Amino acid sequence: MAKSSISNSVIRRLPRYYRFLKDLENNGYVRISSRELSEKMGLTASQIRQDFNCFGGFGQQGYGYKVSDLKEGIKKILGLDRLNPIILIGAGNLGCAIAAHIDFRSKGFELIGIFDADESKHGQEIGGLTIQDAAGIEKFCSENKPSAAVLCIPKTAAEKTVDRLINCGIKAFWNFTHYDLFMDHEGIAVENVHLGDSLTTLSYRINSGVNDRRI
Amino acid sequence: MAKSSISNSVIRRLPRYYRFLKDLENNGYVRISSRELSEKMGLTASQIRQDFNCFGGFGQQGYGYKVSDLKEGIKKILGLDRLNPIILIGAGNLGCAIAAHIDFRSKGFELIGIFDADESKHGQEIGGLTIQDAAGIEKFCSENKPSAAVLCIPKTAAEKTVDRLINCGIKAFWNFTHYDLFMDHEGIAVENVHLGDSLTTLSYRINSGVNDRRI
DNA sequence: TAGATTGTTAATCGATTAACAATC
DNA sequence: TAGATTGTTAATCGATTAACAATC
Repeated sequence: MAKSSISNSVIRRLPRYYRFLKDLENNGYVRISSRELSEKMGLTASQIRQDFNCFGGFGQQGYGYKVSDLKEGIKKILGLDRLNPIILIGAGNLGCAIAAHIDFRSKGFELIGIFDADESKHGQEIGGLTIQDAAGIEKFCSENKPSAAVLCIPKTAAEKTVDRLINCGIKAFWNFTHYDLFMDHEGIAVENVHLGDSLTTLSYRINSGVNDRRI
Repeated sequence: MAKSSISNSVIRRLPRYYRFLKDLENNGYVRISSRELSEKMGLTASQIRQDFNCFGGFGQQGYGYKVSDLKEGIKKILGLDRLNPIILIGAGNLGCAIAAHIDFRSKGFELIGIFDADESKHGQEIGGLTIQDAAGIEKFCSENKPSAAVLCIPKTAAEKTVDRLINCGIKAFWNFTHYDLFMDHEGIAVENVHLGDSLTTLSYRINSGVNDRRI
């Protein structure tokens, strides 16, 4: 029976299930049991069955899960059968690397514009897109209706830029700034990526000797 | 009373506490109560007091917490009063951006070497360091004893490289590859950063309309 | 002293694990 | 059919929240 509201813990595991299932399919797996998958992923079989059952029965009793059905099911749940137009704000080191390195399409997005306030960058090309003047964001959005934005700007510019982008109809933020974006705005999704915090926990674990097998 | 083993949930919140406390100090705060901090951070006061008490009493009853004492306390807990030498493997888009963009020192690390297998990159400079031939990793490690490594290499190279680095004495990995590194090796710390998974959850939340105020 | 706020215990909530009946 | 494995309920575990006595 499908659950009405999916917990955050489950949502965070879904992309990883999807990755593993793609891999299994590429390696010729047709079926897999929760036990076998649990061994490969370092989870319990029980958890895997609970997780999949949030979305209704994917499996067959006595048989297991059909890899490609399950993969396609999760793909749909994750919304990866659509492409959300996304823009990137801030074409510094990190912004450019994200633009060039991330495969947006396989994650449900299409990168359609890159913006920077720095004039000297305008016209430069990254991954097939030309860096545009940030002054033109409003015009671009009204014409192209992106639904999401990647923020690779300095902390100081974050708050203002977010307000501006919300006014332009942006509904989701992938936030790499050092500014903690918490969304009181109803219906706005935020994913804060704090690379610095991630590295800091590693410092803690080196020094405390505790290591975390969690993935 | 200080707790013997700190839960992962707490560890993940520590860097964020530290950031907020640095900010508060810069803004002239001398003291802060758990209630006031809870409002700024979007947590409950109860949780904050529980978290800080894992490490023994930082506060004063009736008064609150001294911002600079608390900040320094957490800094020490996180091991940020030391610098762990770290090397970066893979000087592609992402690797170069990480090298240039991350402030390693404030996170308890010092970047001391960058390596790439691609000959055409050798000798290039990034953030004051010269890209070296990956063939020289062993020699470099035996001379400079780095304790950690950033992995910005393709998935296919990940497993072998990790084995190699463990043989070189590396004790901690900041892993940006698409390879899920789980560490059976005792005493090795791993922090997997799956940027793709992070973006994928955003796709889910756009499509499901659920947005997550968690940070 | 009275007021404020911590440290800490107890209660609640949620997530994970275990168990097993249903069924392929 | 017998064996395997799911879907699902129940038990356990851990994390968060609430409450309040201690105390500055």
